[in-house]
Amino acid sequence: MARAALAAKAPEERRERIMLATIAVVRERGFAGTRVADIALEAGTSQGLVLYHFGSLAGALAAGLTMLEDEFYDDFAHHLAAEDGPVERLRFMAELAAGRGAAVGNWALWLELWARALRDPDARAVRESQDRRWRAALRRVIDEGVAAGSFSPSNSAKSVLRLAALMDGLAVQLALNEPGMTTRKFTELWWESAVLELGITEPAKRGKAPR
Amino acid sequence: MARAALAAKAPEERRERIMLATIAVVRERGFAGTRVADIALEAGTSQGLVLYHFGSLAGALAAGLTMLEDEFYDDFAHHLAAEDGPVERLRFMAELAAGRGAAVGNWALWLELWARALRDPDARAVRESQDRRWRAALRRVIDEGVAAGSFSPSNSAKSVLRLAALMDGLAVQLALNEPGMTTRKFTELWWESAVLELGITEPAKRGKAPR
DNA sequence: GCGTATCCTGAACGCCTGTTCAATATGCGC
DNA sequence: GCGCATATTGAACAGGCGTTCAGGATACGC
Repeated sequence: MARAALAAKAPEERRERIMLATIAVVRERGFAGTRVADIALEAGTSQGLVLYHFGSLAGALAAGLTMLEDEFYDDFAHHLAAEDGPVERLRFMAELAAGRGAAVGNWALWLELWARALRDPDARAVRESQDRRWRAALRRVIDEGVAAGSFSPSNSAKSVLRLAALMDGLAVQLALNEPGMTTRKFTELWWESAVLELGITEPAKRGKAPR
Repeated sequence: MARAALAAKAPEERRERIMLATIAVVRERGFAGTRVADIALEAGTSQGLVLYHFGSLAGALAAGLTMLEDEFYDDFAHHLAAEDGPVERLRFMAELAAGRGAAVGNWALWLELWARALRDPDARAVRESQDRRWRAALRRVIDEGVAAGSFSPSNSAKSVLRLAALMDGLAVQLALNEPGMTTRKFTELWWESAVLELGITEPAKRGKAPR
């Protein structure tokens, strides 16, 4: 059968398609509303295959999340490296967090991830890894800025914690469509805090349009 | 039967017991893990009664959440009013948010509420009300402090947004037991930010032990 | 004292959904 | 070409769980 021929041609590709489908469904319906059948339908395969590859619904969810997290981070790291200096890098992080580029529509997902992480070890691991990576990046940018003389935080470790936490907090508003909270407002509020925390002198060149 | 006699004696009391049981179960198992049977067991009643009073599981959850939110706010407002001045009030809010007093163990619940609010209108309403009340209180304390000459924020509206968001963000760390994040650390980080935002001069008298 | 509205129970119903499984196809080493 | 490991399907299974319901107790107005 032609159908089956196509199917067995690239098992790895099918596997990935299922992971992509998984996060697509979670985005749309949330963890609580995600069924194996939905994933299979979205991926264009059978329910059986989802279980064959990932063992269980929980397994598929974990795999999808891990993949998403890695993808997000790689993309982020790539673009971050392309920025010119610490001020621009910091600005880039602010805008990315606010929902441009690779982060569009992710905050709702992260909110769900936090809640799930309260009880599911897999979700906890994913969110922990993501958090660690993000904070480490922030830390590096800040250190770089200090070395370059652009930033002068009174306590950079604390500034990292606060600035990262502020993003999360603002993100809650953003994800829940709080009236008055927009991408622009997010960036503005956060940036002002960064200026205050880090004593930024040199303004960020508002360069390249975000992708 | 003596049992039934006791039962029908105070329907309102039973109703409340069910709401309390509901939030107790949600605390323990999360929204996803909360069953009608669990609530009934916890409340010491039958499954039927839960549905009789609240129509559905979702109804019971909504009622429980609303009740919790009101209770929390009333308690908070009561204690807030008992504090001496704006600086002490602000300090009180920091400590309450960090998990003392009426807020103990609530952050995990709020995390779940946020996630649920993405899709459930009832949850959204509860969390919106709570957020609004909390921010309004913060706003009042800050205004009071400005009037008294204790605070001098450059933009109090923005400070309210940022300080409230920072609490949420720090709370994520706290709720997820991020290593290094403690009640004490929460208060410390937040308070330093408040000092920076509001230009607090007079130190908070570290008064009365928190209840 | 009687009837009715309210309160409460426990069992039964029926759907939803994750998982299992037997059957089939495919590709690949020999 | 043969046989075996891998992939894939779709149907069937079985357990969990929200909701319904018929029945009974209680309080309360008349």
